[in-house]
Amino acid sequence: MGLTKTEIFADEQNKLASAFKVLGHPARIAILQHIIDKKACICNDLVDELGLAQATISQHLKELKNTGIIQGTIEGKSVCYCINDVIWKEFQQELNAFFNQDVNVSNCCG
Amino acid sequence: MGLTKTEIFADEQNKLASAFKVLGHPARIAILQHIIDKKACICNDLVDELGLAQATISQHLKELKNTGIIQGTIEGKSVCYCINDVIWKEFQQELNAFFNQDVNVSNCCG
DNA sequence: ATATTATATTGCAATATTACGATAATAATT
DNA sequence: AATTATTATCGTAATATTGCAATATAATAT
Repeated sequence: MGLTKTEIFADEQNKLASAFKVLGHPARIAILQHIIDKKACICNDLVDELGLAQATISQHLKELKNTGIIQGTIEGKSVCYCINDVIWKEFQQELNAFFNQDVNVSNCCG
Repeated sequence: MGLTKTEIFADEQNKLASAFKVLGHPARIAILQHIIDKKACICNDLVDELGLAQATISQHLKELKNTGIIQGTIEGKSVCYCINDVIWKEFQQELNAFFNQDVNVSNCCG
């Protein structure tokens, strides 16, 4: 099938999974890290930096943009992509809430 | 293609992306949350709890097991799955390291 | 031994993702 | 206006993922 049955899960679970999913590709990790390192960035930088075709990078940027974690503003003939720190912090909180759960393991599998 | 070009990225980036990727499905989030809530768990629980076929859940459990974030021990005729808290903490640290970066946005896109 | 229960594996169909070349769109430069 | 530079979109091929029925495996119970 290839089609996730989102309707059987809670909104919260779908949302969290989506957030994780967009980060689940090394190109998108590399793009985010590059943006963070440079403080600002344009797509053409990335084409030189990463070893992927321009179309491919544009597509990954689009996915990141769709989640809101980055935003792009047109600057002349290029586009300045940067982290949307409001959404970044939302992601941070959601993922922290998930990982900072008390994972009590002691009374299991022993 | 559908094939990620992992060879062009740093190991660290691939590893981080893999960690995020396995969490990027609502069924796997739901499975983890169920295990955490119950402190212990068997697969059959999940078949009743989630609305997915036994084969599908077994497959998701396998993916989680492959990353090491859960472990399964045979208990008679069922299997007791639980969080591997060592790996859980590794995940937690990796993801925290990524999200706790200083995302300085002020001098960009303004 | 056979039946039952719990889980894993296999095989398959449907959809999604990744990647890229070609092309379009837009803005700056000449 | 034509050219160049930058990014987006379209179309397409290849591979991956999701989900399930059917079947296999393993342990327990009868």
